[in-house]
Amino acid sequence: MAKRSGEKHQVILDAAVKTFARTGYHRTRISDIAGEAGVADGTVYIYFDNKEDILISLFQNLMNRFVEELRAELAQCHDANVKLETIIDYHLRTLASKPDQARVTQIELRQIDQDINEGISKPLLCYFQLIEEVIEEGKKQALYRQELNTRTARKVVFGAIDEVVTCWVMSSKPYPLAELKKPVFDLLVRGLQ
Amino acid sequence: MAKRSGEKHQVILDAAVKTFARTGYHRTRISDIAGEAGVADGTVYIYFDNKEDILISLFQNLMNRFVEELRAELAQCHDANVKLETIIDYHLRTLASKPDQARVTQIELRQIDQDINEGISKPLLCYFQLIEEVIEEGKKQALYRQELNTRTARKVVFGAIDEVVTCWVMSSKPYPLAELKKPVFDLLVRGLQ
Amino acid sequence: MAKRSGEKHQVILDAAVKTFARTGYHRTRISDIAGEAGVADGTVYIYFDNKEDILISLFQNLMNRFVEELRAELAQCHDANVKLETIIDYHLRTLASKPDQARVTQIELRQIDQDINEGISKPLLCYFQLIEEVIEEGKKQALYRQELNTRTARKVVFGAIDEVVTCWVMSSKPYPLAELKKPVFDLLVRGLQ
Amino acid sequence: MAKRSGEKHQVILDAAVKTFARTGYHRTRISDIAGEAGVADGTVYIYFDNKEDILISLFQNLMNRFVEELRAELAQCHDANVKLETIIDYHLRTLASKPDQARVTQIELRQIDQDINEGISKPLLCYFQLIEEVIEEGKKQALYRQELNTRTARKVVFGAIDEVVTCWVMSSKPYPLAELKKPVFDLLVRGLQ
DNA sequence: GATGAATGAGAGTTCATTCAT
DNA sequence: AATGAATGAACTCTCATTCAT
Repeated sequence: MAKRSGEKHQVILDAAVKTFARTGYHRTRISDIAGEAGVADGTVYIYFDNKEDILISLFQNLMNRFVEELRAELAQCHDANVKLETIIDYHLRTLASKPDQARVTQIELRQIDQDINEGISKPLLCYFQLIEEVIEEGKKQALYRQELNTRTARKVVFGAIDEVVTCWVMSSKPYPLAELKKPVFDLLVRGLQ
Repeated sequence: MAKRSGEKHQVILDAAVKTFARTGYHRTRISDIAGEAGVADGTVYIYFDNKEDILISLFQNLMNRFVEELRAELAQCHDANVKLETIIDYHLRTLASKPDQARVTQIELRQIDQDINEGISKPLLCYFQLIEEVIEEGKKQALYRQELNTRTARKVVFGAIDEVVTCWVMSSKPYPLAELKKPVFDLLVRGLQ
Repeated sequence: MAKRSGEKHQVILDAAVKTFARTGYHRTRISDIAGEAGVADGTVYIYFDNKEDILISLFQNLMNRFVEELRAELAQCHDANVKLETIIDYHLRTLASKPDQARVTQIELRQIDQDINEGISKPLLCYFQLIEEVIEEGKKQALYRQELNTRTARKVVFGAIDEVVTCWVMSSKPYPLAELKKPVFDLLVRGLQ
Repeated sequence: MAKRSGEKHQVILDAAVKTFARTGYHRTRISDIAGEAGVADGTVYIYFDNKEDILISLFQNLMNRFVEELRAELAQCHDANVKLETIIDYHLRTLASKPDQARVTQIELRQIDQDINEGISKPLLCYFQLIEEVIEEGKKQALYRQELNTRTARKVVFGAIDEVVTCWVMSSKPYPLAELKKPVFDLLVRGLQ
C-alpha cells in the first residue's frame, strides 16, 4: 500500500514529471526517477505501487488542481461565452506555463491503456463535465443553438483545445501558446451559436 | 534492410493490426504477431526492422491509402463546404468500418515518441495539408472568414474529428460513429464562416 | 549482540511461530512478524540477529523444554519399554497439542542449511541422545537384542515418529495423532526385541 | 509453456542437481544453473517455468525412474520379506550411488511448500503405495500381523529409511550407507511380524 | 529501548532480436 | 526465403537490515 502524503511523495512526483518529460514514460526507469529525486530505488515503492501508479498519481494531482482552479475562475463569470473563453484561456495558459507537465499530459499519459484505467478517465470526466455544463448554460442563455448536441459539442471543444496544445508540445520551434486563445475561441463560439 | 513487399508482408501487417488492437502495442510480443500471421518469429524480421517499424508501416499504409482515397473523393466536389463535409464523412466512415485500425490509430500509435518519428508525422502532415488546402479554398471562395488563421483552423478541425473518433473507440457501448458527421460538420462550418 | 530475554523477546517468538506456521518461513517477512507481535520492524533486531536466528531460537526454545520435560517424565519409569512408550507418547502428544509448533518443527525448520547450523543440530542431538540412552538401557535390561546397533536403531525410532508427525501435519483432513502411539510403539518395540 | 524434452532439457536438469547439491536451493541463482549448463539464462526459461519447476521436474524424473526400476526388481521376488529387503536395499543403494541427487531429495526438496505442491506429493505417493502393497502382501502371506495398520506401518518403514538416508547425507564423515540395509531390515521386519 | 522510514543489493523473468540450419 | 531455438541485456520489485530520532 502506497502512502499518499509526505514530503518525499511530492519530491518523487516532481522528479517523475521532469524525467517523464525528458526521457518519455516507457524509457524512464524507476532508478532514473529515484536518482532525480535523490532517494533510493526502494523508496519509490514506499510511496507508489509501480511506475504506472506514479504517472496516474501525477495526472490526478494535476487534473484535480486544474479542475478546482478552473471552477473557481468560472464562478466569477456568468455569461456562457465568457466562461468558454475562460476555459480556453485557462487551459492554454496553465499548460503553457508548465511545459514538463504539458508534455506528460499530452504525450506520456497516452502511453497507458486508457480504457481500462479509471485513474485517468475519472479526473478527465470531471473536466468534460465542466465543459458540458458551460455549453448547457449557453443554451439556456439562448447564446447557443438549442438543437446543439451537448456531448458532441463538448468533444469538438475539448478536441480542438487538446490538439492545439499537442501541436505546441510537439513543435520543434517554441511559440506563444496563449496567443491561440482568441482564434480558437472565435472559431468555437461561432460554431456553437 | 527489410523487405517492403511480398505476400507475407501484408499477412504480417494484418496480423499486427489485429493483435495490437486486441492486446495493445506494448503488451504485444513479436511472437504473438508471428503466431497470428502463421509465420515464424524470425520471418517477421525479414520484412520489418523491428517492432516499432511494424506499427509505423501499418500507419503509413493506412494513411497513404486514406489520403489518396480522400483526395479522389475531394476531386469530385468544388464547394469548400462540401469538401469539408466530405473530409468529416470520409474520416468517420473509414474508421467506423475498421474498428481494429481505428483502435491502432487512436490509441496504440500514440505509444511511440511521435516527435522523433517522422514515419508517423509525415503521413499525418499530408492529411493536415489536405485540410488546410480546403480551408484556404473556402477563404478564396469567400465562404470562410478572411482573417481566419488557416493553421489554427486546421488544428481545430482535426482535433474535433480526432476526439470524436477517440471517444468512440474508447466507449464501452458501441454506437454509430457516422451519425456524428452532421453535428460536427455544422459546428465546424459555422466556426469557419 | 541480540538481547536474549525480556517480555518482548517472547512476544516476538510467539508471533513468529504463528506467522511461520501460517505463511511459511521463506514467505514470511520480518514486518509480518513485527506486525503480529505489535512491535516495530526494528525492534525485532534488538532481540534477534536476523530472520534465521528467530527460527533457530524458536526451535531451541521448543527443544530445550521438550527434552527437559521428557527427561522428567522418563525419570519416573524404569522399564525401557515403558520409557520408549513414554517417548512416543510424549512426542506425539506434545506436537498434537501445538499444531503451529508442529508445523514449524516438521516443515519450516527444514528450510535452513541444517548441516552448517549447529543451532539446530545441537538441541536435536540432545533428543537423539535421549533415545539412544533408552535403547542402551533396554539392551542392558535384556529387553532388546544385544547385537542391535544403537545408533541405527535410534534413527529408525526417530524416523518413524518423525514421519508419522509429518504426515499428520501435511494431512488435509485432521485426525487424532495421539492414537497412533500404540501401533507405532508395537512396531518399534518388536523391532528392537 | 515449458518443453519437457530435448537435449538441453536434460543438460539443465543435470546442472541443477549439481548446483542445488553444492549451493542449496535458495542460494542457487538461475544464472548459476545456466552457467553450469553452459547455456544462457533465458534458455532455462524455454525449458522450465521457473526455479521451483526445475526442482520439481528433477524430483519427478528421479522418482518416476526410482519407482519404475524398483517395481521391476520387486517383480522378481515373491516373498514379502524379500520384497521389503529389496525396497530397503534399492532405496539405500540408489541414493548412495548418487550423492548429489540424495542431497537434493533429502534436503533441498523440503524447501518447497510440499502440502500445496502435488508435483512433489504425487510421485511420492506412488512410492508409498508400493510400500503399502508389500506390507499388504506380507499380511496375506501370514508373514506380518493381521492387526497391523498398513498405513501406519508404511509411515514407520518409510520414515526409518528416510531418516537413515538423511543422517548419511548430513554426516560430515562419509560412511557406506548400503551397510545399514541389514540392521534396518532386521528391525523393521521384526516390527511387522 | 523503541521506532519505522529509508536503504540498495539482488534475483527472477521477459522478450526483442539474431543466426545457424 | 523461412525457421525457431537460443541469446542476454534490461528492468522491475522485494525485503532484510540499518540508524537517526
